[in-house]
Amino acid sequence: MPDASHSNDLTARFLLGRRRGEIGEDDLAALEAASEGERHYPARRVIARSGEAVTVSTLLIEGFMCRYMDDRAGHRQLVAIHVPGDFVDLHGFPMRWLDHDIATIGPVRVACWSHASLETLTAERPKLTQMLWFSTLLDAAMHREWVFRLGRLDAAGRVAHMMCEMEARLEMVGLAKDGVFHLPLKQADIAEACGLTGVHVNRVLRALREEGLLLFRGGEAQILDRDGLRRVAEFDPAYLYPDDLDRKHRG
Amino acid sequence: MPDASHSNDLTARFLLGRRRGEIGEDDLAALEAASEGERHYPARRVIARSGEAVTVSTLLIEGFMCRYMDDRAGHRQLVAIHVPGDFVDLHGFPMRWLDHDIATIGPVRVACWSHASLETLTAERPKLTQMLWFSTLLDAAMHREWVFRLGRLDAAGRVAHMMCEMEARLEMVGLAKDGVFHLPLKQADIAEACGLTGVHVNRVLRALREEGLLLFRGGEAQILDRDGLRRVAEFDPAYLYPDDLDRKHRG
DNA sequence: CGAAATCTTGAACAGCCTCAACTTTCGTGG
DNA sequence: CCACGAAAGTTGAGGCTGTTCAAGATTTCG
Repeated sequence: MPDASHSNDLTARFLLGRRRGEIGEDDLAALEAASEGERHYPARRVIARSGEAVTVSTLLIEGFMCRYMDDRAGHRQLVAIHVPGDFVDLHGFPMRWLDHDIATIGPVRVACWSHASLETLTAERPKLTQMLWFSTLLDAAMHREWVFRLGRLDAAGRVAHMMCEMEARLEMVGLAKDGVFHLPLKQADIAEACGLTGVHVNRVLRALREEGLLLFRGGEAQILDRDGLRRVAEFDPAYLYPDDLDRKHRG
Repeated sequence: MPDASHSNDLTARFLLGRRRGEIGEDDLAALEAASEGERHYPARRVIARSGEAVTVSTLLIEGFMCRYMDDRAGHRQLVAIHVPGDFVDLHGFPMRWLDHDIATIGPVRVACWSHASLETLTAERPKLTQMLWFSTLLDAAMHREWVFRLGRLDAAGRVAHMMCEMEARLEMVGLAKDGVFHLPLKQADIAEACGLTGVHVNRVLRALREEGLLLFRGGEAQILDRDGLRRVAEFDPAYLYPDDLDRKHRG
């Protein structure tokens, strides 16, 4: 019998801050038990490529990952950034293959589940299935917000919005405190997420710094004025479905 | 007892061209039987608002709908356009409330399911559940492609990409033939989808027309040079998971 | 037929990009 | 531990794409 104190290490951050409490203890234990265990990957490693069949899904335990697509010129567009607790490619289970690449950003620790075992789990546990489904739909909600970010915000707004999102998500899983968090991105990565050039991201970061809103340097972020930054970003965390907002929507 | 010849009118286009054949006859029949029947809405009608609890989900049978978010200035960003066969707000079932508004574009015919009946259906039918899940993930894949469109393409590419997507999706459900299809959008709507102004969309449409790629006028689209348009759009329909591409990914 | 909505075109402007050079930081091996 | 090269960040100048503002043409519809 596994040590109870470590019995849900793998999924400790899964949906943390987002209805995690609704997952039954038995469902969580079954999920843990079905895992194929941990793996480690180094920084900047491609984990899966667009078009390839996938047979396992990956939960990020520690570190950061991203999903991206390349344009014809080879320029990258990030379509998702993943933080610990994210089930990075759970959508590969119903989808069977992916329409984008997946890579690590820094070094990561992940847990894996074969789609065969997910099939068994979901066939037997409707409530767990719904939480897994919900988890993939959270990603979709973030995608929508990225569409908004790129379609309606200017450069400063986009960068600010991205930082607001990262802070909100990291805070939910206990990895941001008082607006301070680790985020191992280069300015060029921010550019690839925000549809900008690295040069312009540099100027925008300087402007945000000079306005006393945000410090970002060497993969360390510090939000100096959260309200101010959120105003620039037109940011409202509701789309992350945090528990503290969830209550008022239940009625 | 309903007329058997119309027994799956409601879902006739659901996942058509995308693994629909994998849904069991009994699952489909059960889904049909659980429906609360058809409703009609007029053009430009808001169906659901961001933040409101939702208790039913809506399958679009005929017509066009969209999902959108407003920025602070009240400018709209479309985050999805729905065509017949799309389960417009199925994600509201696991999510319980929505992070965006939903509206009709032209007049529509829809079918509705209460979340209570979806709960029953999914608890009993894992395979159907997986297809419903897959359907919501198709929307997510389109969201990702929209992120790419906005982040990496210029104005002509964005409009071209949007038109390529609409043609591909409508063709799968039998509503586009030889590059000709009905799409009741104003130029201002295209602008709201592509992160552009109406004025510039007008110029882009003229350019695409003059290059012999696309005609769009009064809600009627005609693709004159599909390869050429797809080149401008950097469009590859793989992300729509069409059956004809699906085979090669199964191995 | 008239009014409103939509489309079209022009001119000037602004935001972001491109190109290029230079500085700082990081990583590695001597 | 320092020296070196590579990677990342910074800054400036000029140009292009798409915006804004405005006016006029066309279409739609009651």
